[in-house]
Amino acid sequence: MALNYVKDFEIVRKVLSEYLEENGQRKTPERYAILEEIYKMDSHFDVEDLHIQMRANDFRISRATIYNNLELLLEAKLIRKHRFTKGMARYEKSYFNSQHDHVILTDTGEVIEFCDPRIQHIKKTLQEVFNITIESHSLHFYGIRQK
Amino acid sequence: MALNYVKDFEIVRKVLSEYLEENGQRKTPERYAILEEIYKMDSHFDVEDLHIQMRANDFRISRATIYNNLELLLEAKLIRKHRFTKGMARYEKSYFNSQHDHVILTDTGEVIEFCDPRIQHIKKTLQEVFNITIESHSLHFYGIRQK
DNA sequence: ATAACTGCAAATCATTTGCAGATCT
DNA sequence: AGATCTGCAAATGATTTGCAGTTAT
Repeated sequence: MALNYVKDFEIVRKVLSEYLEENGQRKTPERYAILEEIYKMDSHFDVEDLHIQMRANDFRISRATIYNNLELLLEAKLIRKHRFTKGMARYEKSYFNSQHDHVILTDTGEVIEFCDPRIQHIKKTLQEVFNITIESHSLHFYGIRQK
Repeated sequence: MALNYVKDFEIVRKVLSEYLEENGQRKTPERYAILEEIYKMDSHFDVEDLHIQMRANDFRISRATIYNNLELLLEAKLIRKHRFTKGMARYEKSYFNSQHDHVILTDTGEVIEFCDPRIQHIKKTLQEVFNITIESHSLHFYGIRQK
């Protein structure tokens, strides 16, 4: 997916444009710059990572603006937000990524992604049993690597 | 379980005593008071709830002490900690409660507990596939009640 | 006696907010 | 033009920490 991120980026840029139009929000250079940096990344990042990366690419931007726009990208479903541990929240691009869950290795901080269909079965059962509509979920396993 | 919480409390009091002895930590009245108030509760609570309840029962205690000792009770596995939403963390007694997971209804804030054996199957698979030992997990579904 | 604990107030740290000036439409 | 946005700096709010006085062992 990193191979043709230019084409990918054209797509998410369009998704963002449509979202902004539908909501009467302005198309600022900051928004596209943030989106582009995020879609260049290959893994999870926090606000500081993103800020540093943008400054390294000569894009001056404040943290407040990053926070504001991560919220916007979240609403546009272009990113996902996680709280693996205390401290900063972490984010990841979501557009070409299928839903997955995470194992956090607590000694190293490493995060493993996995996908297990049984989680969808649990979701389906819950919806029927409690007569609810489930919109999202968060599943984290915490463990350590075997010695 | 609320019916004979006095007997239950004798048990957890003993568990705490043993934990403190094993770790060379002091048996302060605050620790037992916090434990007792928690085991009177029938559902999730946050630091503020606990503080208010203790003061209502004429036990003067500072928030710092509550925070310190919730950490200790966590290590003693006498309580569990959750972060259902942003803001304050929430806790619950864990000694007589079997492991369960949660559905959070995002419109009302209501929290439903459930237990599904398939989560243990997922855990088992992950341990084998990644050669890891999983110590805990957190599973939250977010949804709304059907209209 | 003495190491651990409590409680206050101050510090921390991620995130949010107020607002003045800049910028999309 | 006019509402939205950005960016600074200050505010927030949950949690942590420093430290002086207290207490369990």
